[in-house]
Amino acid sequence: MSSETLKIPQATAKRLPLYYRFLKNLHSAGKLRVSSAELSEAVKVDSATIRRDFSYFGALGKKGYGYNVDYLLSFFRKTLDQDELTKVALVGVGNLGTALLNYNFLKNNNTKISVAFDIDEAKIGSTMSGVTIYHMDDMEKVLTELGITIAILTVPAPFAQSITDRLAQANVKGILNFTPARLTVPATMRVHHIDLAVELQSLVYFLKHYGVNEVEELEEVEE
Amino acid sequence: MSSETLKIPQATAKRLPLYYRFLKNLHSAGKLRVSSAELSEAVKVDSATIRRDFSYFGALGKKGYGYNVDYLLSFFRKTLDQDELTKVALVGVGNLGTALLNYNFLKNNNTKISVAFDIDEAKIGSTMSGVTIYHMDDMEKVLTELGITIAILTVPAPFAQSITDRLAQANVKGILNFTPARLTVPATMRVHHIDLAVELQSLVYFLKHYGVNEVEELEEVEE
DNA sequence: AGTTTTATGTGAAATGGATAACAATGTTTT
DNA sequence: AAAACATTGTTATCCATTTCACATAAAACT
Ligand SMILES: NC(=O)c1ccc[n+]([C@@H]2O[C@H](COP(=O)([O-])OP(=O)(O)OC[C@H]3O[C@@H](n4cnc5c(N)ncnc54)[C@H](O)[C@@H]3O)[C@@H](O)[C@H]2O)c1
Ligand SMILES: NC(=O)c1ccc[n+]([C@@H]2O[C@H](COP(=O)([O-])OP(=O)(O)OC[C@H]3O[C@@H](n4cnc5c(N)ncnc54)[C@H](O)[C@@H]3O)[C@@H](O)[C@H]2O)c1
Repeated sequence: MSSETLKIPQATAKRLPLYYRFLKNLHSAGKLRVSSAELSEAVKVDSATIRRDFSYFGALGKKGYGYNVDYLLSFFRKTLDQDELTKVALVGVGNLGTALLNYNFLKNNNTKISVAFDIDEAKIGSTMSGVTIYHMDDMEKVLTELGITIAILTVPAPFAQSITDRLAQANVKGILNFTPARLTVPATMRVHHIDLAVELQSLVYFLKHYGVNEVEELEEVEE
Repeated sequence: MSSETLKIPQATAKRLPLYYRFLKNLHSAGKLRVSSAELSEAVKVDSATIRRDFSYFGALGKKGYGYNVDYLLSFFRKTLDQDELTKVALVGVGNLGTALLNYNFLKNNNTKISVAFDIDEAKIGSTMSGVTIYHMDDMEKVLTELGITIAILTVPAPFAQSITDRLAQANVKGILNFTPARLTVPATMRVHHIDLAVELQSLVYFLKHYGVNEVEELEEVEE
């Protein structure tokens, strides 16, 4: 059970990067203070939830005043380890992988795709946005050399599991999985699924079956 | 108004497309029946949760036997409106938008990006993967003509809100938002955020602070 | 200085969802 | 056809998260 940081709820942890991003916006805009109500309006999270989230880290605000933007910002910078660059690998430089490669995650998070892998000879050896694309055969070697423990997976689904097994061997601890495959991993690894087809399909389902609030007020009908 | 389909929990609704996808796999593989335990192994959802999810739709299985793959598949096809093609629009044909355009959502869901919009004159009028790219000026007109009510948003963040307002005017009801902006929408609309930077950053946070079961001897997943 | 306003931090309650456990019931075996 | 077996559907329980609501304290105003 690691870490000094007492375990905050996962739901809270997922919102931290969001808070951080908007605090940076506020800072750039020259704002000196912010209330949970204002922040709520910006990030679309209930203000009580924001206060509760912040409270896990102690008393960061002042009653009757709100939160000091600079203080909060530097607190979250530390909490999110934004002083240290996090290097990640990209596996599969196709349509989606290329889009991710060209995106500058550095700008907002201190995170960078530092290396990429593929099997397409046409791509291997070249660089995209300054990132070298290596052959899959060299994956384990390069990853361990660079000490990379996080990978983004954008290969065709049938290869996802076997590549995941190799990543596990290479000491990778986290995978951002864009393939539709549901990966089996050792308990020491963590996978975040970003399943675009599911997102799209479930949005369709919600719209068709939850008929967005059209009649909202009328319903009290408990069955 | 929200349909005869009693309102199932949102968490369940989000899993339906996943179940559907794996049932199709099973069907293709020639499987005739499946138990909640088998399905659980495949989709990585607890078997009790699967049974609970299914039970919202009535008794779909048989005790001592499991579920008939064909029956379940056709039931979910209907439930997910997979007989009817759902047309969606793409706004912003850049790095990410292009990747999405080139992806065939039709293959798995009966969903298709049918039209795209941009402001880049170099792209306007051309087609990508058979999809015509129109000028933003024509957006409202084209959307209402085609009766499209779902849009994927992949434009630079500063434009996200104003375009969203226009989409709302054009009777769009659902947005799949890839921009880091948190959109303000009328109560009649639904937004699903896919925030790639947040996903990546929160994965990093979890790995650093939740120290994935390093020493704790968690036994392997059953099998 | 005193009063009013503002907004935090947090107990308590409400909501929403996941899981354990098992009786019920059908299937398969002998 | 009876016994053994498998697996559902569901009840009860648990857990995580959200939200309410307000005492508290600082800030702003007069
Ligand atoms: N593009 C999208 O919008 C989209 C949407 C939903 C899901 N996905 C999923 O994301 C994944 C990637 O999609 P894509 O559109 O970028 O596919 P793609 O075919 O364009 O790219 C796949 C890349 O992986 C490489 N590759 C193939 N086999 C490999 C292997 N064994 N090892 C390493 N690299 C290998 C290919 O050379 C190619 O560069 C797929 O699983 C797809 O289902 C993509
Ligand atoms: N590419 C990624 O991997 C990635 C990752 C995280 C977030 N995002 C977000 O997704 C969005 C798109 O990213 P991208 O990398 O594709 O950007 P991009 O710059 O490659 O593409 C943006 C596209 O939008 C078009 N556009 C600009 N202004 C427009 C307007 N007013 N109306 C219509 N179209 C307009 C541009 O012509 C361009 O084609 C951005 O908000 C970005 O922050 C992208």
